[in-house]
Parts: sequence; C-alpha cells; structure tokens
Amino acid sequence: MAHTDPDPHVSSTGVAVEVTSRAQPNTRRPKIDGRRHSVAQPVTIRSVADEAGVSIATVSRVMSGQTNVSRSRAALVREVAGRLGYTPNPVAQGLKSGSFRTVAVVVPNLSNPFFYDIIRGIGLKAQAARYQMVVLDSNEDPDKEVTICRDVLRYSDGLLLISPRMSAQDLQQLAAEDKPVVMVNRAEVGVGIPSLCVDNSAAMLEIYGHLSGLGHRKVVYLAGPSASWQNDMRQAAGIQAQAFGLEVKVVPAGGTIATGYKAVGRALELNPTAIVCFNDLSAFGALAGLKEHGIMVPDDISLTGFDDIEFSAYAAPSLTTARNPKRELGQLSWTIIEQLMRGEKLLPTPMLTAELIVRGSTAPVRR
Amino acid sequence: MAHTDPDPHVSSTGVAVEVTSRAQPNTRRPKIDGRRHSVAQPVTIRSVADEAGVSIATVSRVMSGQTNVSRSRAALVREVAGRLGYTPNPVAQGLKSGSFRTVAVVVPNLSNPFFYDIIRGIGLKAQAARYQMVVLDSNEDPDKEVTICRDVLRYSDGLLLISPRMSAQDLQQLAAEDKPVVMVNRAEVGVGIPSLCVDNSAAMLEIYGHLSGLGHRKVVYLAGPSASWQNDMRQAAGIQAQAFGLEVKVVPAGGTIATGYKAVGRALELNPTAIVCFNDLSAFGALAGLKEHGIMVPDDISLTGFDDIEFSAYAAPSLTTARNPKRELGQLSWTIIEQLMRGEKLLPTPMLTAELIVRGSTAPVRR
DNA sequence: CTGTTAGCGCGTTCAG
DNA sequence: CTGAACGCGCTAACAG
Repeated sequence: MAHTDPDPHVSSTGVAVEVTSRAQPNTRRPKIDGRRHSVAQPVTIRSVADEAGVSIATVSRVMSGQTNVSRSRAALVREVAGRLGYTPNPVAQGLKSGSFRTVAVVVPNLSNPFFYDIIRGIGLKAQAARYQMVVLDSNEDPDKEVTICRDVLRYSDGLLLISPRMSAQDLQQLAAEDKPVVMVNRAEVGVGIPSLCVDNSAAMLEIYGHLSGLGHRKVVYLAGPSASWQNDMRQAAGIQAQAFGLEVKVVPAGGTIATGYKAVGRALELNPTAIVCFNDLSAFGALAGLKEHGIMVPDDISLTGFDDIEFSAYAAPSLTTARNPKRELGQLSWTIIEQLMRGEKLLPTPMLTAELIVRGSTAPVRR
Repeated sequence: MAHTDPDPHVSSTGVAVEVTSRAQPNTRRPKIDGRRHSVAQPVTIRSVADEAGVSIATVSRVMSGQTNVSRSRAALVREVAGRLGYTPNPVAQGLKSGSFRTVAVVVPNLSNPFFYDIIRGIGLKAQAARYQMVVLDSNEDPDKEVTICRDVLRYSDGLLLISPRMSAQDLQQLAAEDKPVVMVNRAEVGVGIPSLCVDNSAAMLEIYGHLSGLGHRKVVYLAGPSASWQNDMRQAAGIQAQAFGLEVKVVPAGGTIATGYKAVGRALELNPTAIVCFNDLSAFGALAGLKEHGIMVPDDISLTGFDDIEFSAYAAPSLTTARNPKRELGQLSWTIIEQLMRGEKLLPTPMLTAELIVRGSTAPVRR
C-alpha cells in the first residue's frame, strides 16, 4: 500500500528568482521571509516595476490593458511580469476599486441537487461574464446564514440568496447594505430585495389535479422545512386542493431523504391513497419507507415529489414530480444581479412555472 | 438533532444611525454617494473614531480585543461601534495582515453528494475554528480548476483540493505558492502537497472478494472519469482481482447517474454476472439501465457502487458499496491544513480505509 | 507617454 | 494608556 507521506515541501519549479539587492532605486527591501509556510516571496507590482526599471503606475497601466504606454515599455513590462509570474493582487484591487469580480451564493443545504442545479446555472453565466462565484452553505441555520452573508458581502460584489431561511427583518438589513442582493425561491414584500420565484401553488395544484383525475381523495402532504418559503407555498396549496374534492392532511417531515423516510409511518396512520411530498428528496425517502412497510408504489399508494432532480427519473418507480426550472432560475437570477451590479434599472422579472412530469409513481386509485 | 451552535455572536440589531455632518475634526468627508446601488455610506474605522472622539488606533485595539485601553474608552468605542453597526473590513484586514480567516475548497463537481459530505466535515471544523469556508466548483475542467485555485488563493489562507483533476505539474506550481495546500483523494509523489487518501485498492479488493465469494467470475468494471485518481486506483484493482479468479473487463462510463445509465448496454455485451461501478452515482444509473433491459438486480446481475452516499441505502435494491469515510476525510483534512496554517510540523497522516457495506444489490450467482 | 502622490481601510510600531 | 504616522498592493488623478 503506497503510504502517502506528506512531503517535506519540495521546492518550486517556479524559478524563484532571487531578487538580489539591486533594488537600490527603491528603499524597499524584499521583506525578510518571516512567513511560516513560505518559500517564495510574494511578487508585487513593485517587484515588476523595479525589475523593469519603470514606475508602478506604468506596470499598472500595462496590466489593466491601457493603451497609453509606449509599445516597447509595454512589451518589456509584460515580459518581466510573465517571467516573475506576477498577477495583480485582487485583494488590493478590491480594496481600491470596491469591486472583486466575485459574487457569492448562499444556500441552506448544498446536499440537495436542486440547489446545485441552480448554482450551476449561475456559475455558467458568471464565468462567461468573467466573474468568480463562491458558494457558501448555511446548513439550514438562519443565524449562521445572516453571519455568512454579512461576512461574504465584504469581499464580493453581489449576493444571491437561494431559498434563504433568515427572518424578513434580517433580509431587510441585508438589503440596506451597499451591495446588490437577489433572492431566489422566496418572496417577501416590503423588504426591498428583488426576488425570482416559481409559482409553487400552480404547480402543486397541477399535481393535485393529476391525483384527483386518478380518483384520489385522501391525500397526505409530507411537509418540508418549516423555515422554507417554498414549503409555505406548497403546503398552502393543499387547502385550495379541496376544490378538486381532495382532502389533504399535513404530516411534518423535512427536506431530506431521511426525513421523508421517517415520516412514512405517521403518514400511513392517516390512510391516504396518495402521498404528496415537499420535494424529490423526501419523496425518495418515502418511497423506501413505503417499500419497507410492504406498500407498493403506485399500486397501493401514489407518490409525488417536487423539483425533478436528476435521479427522480431513475428511481424505481420513477417519480411523478414538478419540474422546477432550475437552470433558468440560476441564469435569470444572474441576469438580475448583473443588472443591479451595473446599476441598471431592473427589468420586471416574470414568475416562472414548474411543469408537471407524470412518471411511474402515480396511478389510478384502486377500488 | 441537537444543533451545535458554538457561536453566540450576539448581533446588535444594527440601528443604522444617520451620521450627520458633525465629522468636523477630520478633513474626511463622508464621500458623496456616487455608488450605484447604495443607500448607506460605508462605516469605517474612522467613522467610529471620529464619533467617539478617539484615534483609529484606539478603535483598532478595542475591536481586536486588546486590553491596553482604559475601560471607559473601550466601553465608549464599543458603544459607538455597535450603534453605527461597524465591523472591521476583512478585505483591509487581509491586505494588512495577510490572513483572511478563510479557507477555500475546490471540488470537481458539487453535484456528487460524496464531495458534499467531505465539505461538510471541513465546514464543521472550520466553523469551530472561526474560519469561513468557501466552495468553488471546477466543473470537471482541469484548466478552470487551476485558474480558480490561483484566484481564490489570493484571498484565502489555505486551499483544500478535493479530487483535483489538474496535472501534476500544475499541482506543483500551486505548491510553490506561499499558502498551504492540501489534497484529498489524490496522491502525487514529489509534488510537495500533503494529501489525505483512502485506500481504494483495498476497498475494491474487498468488493471483488465479496463477489468472488458469491461465485461470480465474469465482472465488468464501469469506469469513472479518466482524470480521476480515484478511478485510476479502483480500475487498477481489477487486475489484482484476478487473484480471486475474477476476470474484470473495463467499460468506460463516468462518474454520474447519466453515464452509468448509458454504459449499461456496452457492459451487457460482455455478459458479466456482476457489474462493479466506479461510484454510487453511476451504480444508481446502471441500476435503472439494467431494469430497462429487463434484468433483475441482484437476481440476474449483481451490482456494486462506491462511496456509500446517503441514498444508496434507500435505493431499490439497496446498494452494496464501500463506505468512504467522508466525514473523517473532511475533518482530518481540516486538521492538516490548520497545522499548516499555523506553521506547525505535520503529523504523519494515515491512509484511511473504506469499509465494505453489503446490501441488497449483490447475491450469489445463479447457475 | 511617464512618474509621483494620495489614498482604499486597517494594524502596528514608536513616541509621548 | 494613547495618537501620529507608515505601509499592505494597487489604481487614479495630477503634473510633467
């Protein structure tokens, strides 16, 4: 078995050019390497300027691609910069300019593929716009969420909140910061944060309509996280579903596989013919739970999810669900925050829709 | 689940006081709000100093919790800081001190729960150490991975590479930076980056031994991403498996549900009695593919995964797999990078092991 | 075209 | 105990 010896910090290929003491024109001395880990001393704009025999301003101009530098000097600077491996320090740039070409995305739970698909949508557009995207996970903790947001906002140009769990009041405080904030999957009136949402009610009603058409009457809704706005919407739709002649009872669960699995017992006590889950994850858990109870899906009980994450199509049986427009959510939210960052007026953003996807987990109710 | 929230972080409810123009003692003017988005002007250390009638040095001392400030002044400063909602700008702090209390984690693919579980392990420890963790996704692109790493290293104190796809040479360049870098799930000799690995070979051999014990002889290995070190290890184990009398043929696939699903056809052409997958995700896809081909698992064909991500236990049938010590991987890698960041000598890190988990997807071969 | 200079917000000597 | 002054690395006037 190859043992992985943490190597004793082998040297750099990076030809750490010893800047000998010909740095006379400047009083600056290459600082004694007091750093703990370091081998190579950081190469700054001064290193390049000194080495090339020009001023730091010239280096700055060259690096930022300005044209008002003589071709020869520009070439020289570029050569030296390349040789020394110089890259402008984005922290210093950020401190100076106030911009970091970075946006932060905060999600409650990175373990849900649904969130990841949104993030990917954002990341794609961000990359194209030469922005860096960093992802932060609040671990479903509203307080931590607030802290994270405030911290990260200091070194990013904008903040994307995906399904934020924090209070409306905390949201309002965030909105008062001097950086653009955009919210996805949550609407909060009077808070002053533009938000991009999917019409959860409509989608849920489609699900209920589908179930009703299959003859179902007694339904259990397996609820999601209590702090989730999406759950509020989806749960509320159960009441309107009475219009379809459905009786929807709520069983608290959560938004993960494990919570869906565990909630099955309580759901069964209510003798439903169909179980409607907060999301695909909990539906997947419920599926496993039902199987353990010896209940066949969809023969004995119909089951639905929400989001249409990838593996829902591959589950056995495949999951009837509502397709959340994840990619669009991501891309559109980027568009919004980009407008904000550029100081443009916001185009009115539409409410997106989730499409019902009928698969194998729902069937006509058995008499 | 009792949530462990070590962070009291009592936040002042941040009443955003309008600082009127009594900032006379200082020439600085609250800069005209030329910002695009802004409502409130940023409150800096000077705002607090001026408002409290002390020097910025005093404010700095108070904020950093030093004791050499008179109790009365300290109290005053704290009061003013709270009232103004002042928080030291971490960017400026970072530029000054060279530390950001931030570590960056780069993963090839956030959509794999396996990676997320590692990240969570890191995040837990990081939070406890009052570090912030940011996550970056390279999207399986080696070049992008390099760029991301270099960028993010400028504003973080350390870099955790999870299953990096970049070349050994690029890794070496990263190692030459003056910040600690730690690698997880990849070993690369002579590169100078400490790495934390799981003994993939041993685990694979356990899987093969298990299969052999069930009477299997003809096995197909559904390979993972070609740039993956873990795949190299797991694939190579197929050769040693001949010692068990197994014949292991390799079919290229990938590390996702979709790739596993698509590869089933080619795997079946080889008439195996068992299919060993690179990871749980591809196994899950293969499971669905086999079902479509009318093949029962485990009756007709046995199937195994690797990692033991959460839903493997809930799949139908549940997946025989090797339990990757995800949490430990995360926590241990934090321990390593923390030592590095503190400049301590590295304790030798052990190679972790993955435990065989036998579930419903494997069975004795049918005669 | 080019160099000098003044900060961005903060931590940190160094005098008092 | 306290404040003035310098500089982290960089950009943007402002002279020349």
